[in-house]
Amino acid sequence: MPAPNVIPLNLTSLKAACSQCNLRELCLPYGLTEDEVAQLDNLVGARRKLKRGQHLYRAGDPFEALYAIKIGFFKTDILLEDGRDQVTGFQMAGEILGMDGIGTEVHTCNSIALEDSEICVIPFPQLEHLSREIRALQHHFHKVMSREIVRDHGVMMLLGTMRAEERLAAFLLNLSQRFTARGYSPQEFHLRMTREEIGSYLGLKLETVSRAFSRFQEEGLISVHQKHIRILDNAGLKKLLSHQPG
Amino acid sequence: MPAPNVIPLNLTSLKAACSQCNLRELCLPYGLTEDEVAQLDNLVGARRKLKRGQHLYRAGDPFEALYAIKIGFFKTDILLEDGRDQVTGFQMAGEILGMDGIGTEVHTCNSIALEDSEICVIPFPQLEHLSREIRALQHHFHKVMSREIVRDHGVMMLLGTMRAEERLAAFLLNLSQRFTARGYSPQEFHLRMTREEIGSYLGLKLETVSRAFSRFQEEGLISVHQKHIRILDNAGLKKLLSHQPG
DNA sequence: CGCAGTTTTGATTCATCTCAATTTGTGTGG
DNA sequence: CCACACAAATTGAGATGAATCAAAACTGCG
Repeated sequence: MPAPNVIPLNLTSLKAACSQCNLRELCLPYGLTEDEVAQLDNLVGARRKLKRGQHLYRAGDPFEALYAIKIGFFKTDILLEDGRDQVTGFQMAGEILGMDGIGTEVHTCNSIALEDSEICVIPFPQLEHLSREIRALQHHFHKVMSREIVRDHGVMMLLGTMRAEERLAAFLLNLSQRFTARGYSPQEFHLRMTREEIGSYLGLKLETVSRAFSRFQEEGLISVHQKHIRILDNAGLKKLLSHQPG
Repeated sequence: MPAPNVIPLNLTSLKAACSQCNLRELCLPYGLTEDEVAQLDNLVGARRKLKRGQHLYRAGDPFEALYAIKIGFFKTDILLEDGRDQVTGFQMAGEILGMDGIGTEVHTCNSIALEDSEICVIPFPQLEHLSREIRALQHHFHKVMSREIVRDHGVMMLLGTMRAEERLAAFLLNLSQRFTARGYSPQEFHLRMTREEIGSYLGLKLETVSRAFSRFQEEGLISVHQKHIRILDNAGLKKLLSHQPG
């Protein structure tokens, strides 16, 4: 029988957003002490479930919170008035969505679930408040934002200097590496997005993406069955990246 | 004769990095009270002058500080092992450099002065310290980072979906708008970078950039004499952007 | 004044896009 | 459980925008 000052386990875990979460080390609580994570628990209010295809937020929505992906897979995209659009990123469990909205207090892109997903709502004013108290949280949040900038630079590099097959190889290697960090197989995974979405992200048409997949398969680099990808020759894909254009 | 508690003006202005700076409203001190700006003054230690062509930092350098441009013009670029490189941005007075280094504690790109320049060094640990005390500083810094992310998304859009002339038009309009915000003419300005650097930023070859300039001139949209640009038809440039590809 | 770096312009090539047809896969309702 | 409709993916042929290669003109710096 527990002592009166011991809170029954299931009662805490109901509230505990972060302290019981297995993504802790990939997400915002990284590097915090137990006590500090407990403070984050109080901040991370609601969870929200999204069905595949549902918007988490839309361009133009007022910015109020960041979102940590607990389960699922998202894309962000920008839609121009003339109908052109571009996928700006794909996000998976442990990654933070919504930082685009801080600067203007309005979201500048759309965030859409590519599979049934669940996210944790992190109200931004409260995150800033807690960041002023917890140094490690502040610093880690800055790192998360900075890494997003560096990631974007990588995409600029890809779009600005790489040819179609190099882009796709870089994309696959990046996904593989992120799946690995989440405990999934580096060689085998399921694409959650269509060829068109991949193309939009990589600045290519869907036919070009499809042709590149076929070519990789012919060359024995990967095997493709629809959205199921198996990487057969990791080194071969990497080699594609380090070759001169032309 | 001044009262004893009045500090002579030239003594304060010697130390005052931000409070006497005319870029205050474009830069980090935006939105701070006088007292708060005075606290920033203590933080912003050294100024540093750079000659044209000099590096402010290089990829691989340990990250220690952010830099605010006081005078001058910079580019940032990434160099891949295989020799490919990409200009990731051009920065002018009032803008903040170095945020790429926060995430990994190492700079991930090179920052190079495109003209003789002067920057203010903002040691990062001290900026984080002061951000924990000054809410407005914390919030504004978050906005600055977020805007960098949104800017990068714009470049991704440009590289992913626009044709050569659209990219160049977008580039010129962006420069024009930023010069305007700094009190310079929106119609007339001097490019600080070469055609090759513009091309690298826009994902084009220098010949393509040159041809697009010539075409704009033929069509009466701008006049070009080497690096001197005069925008003759702002609306015409804007119209170029809102047209479907193909 | 001469030379190196930059820019312009032309001719040709090539990667990717476009258009089109077909195949494959997925979800729904009878 | 199967059939149907619709969405996604593959593949081919031809068009096209930008790259490449090449040469000439211009600029500015020592």
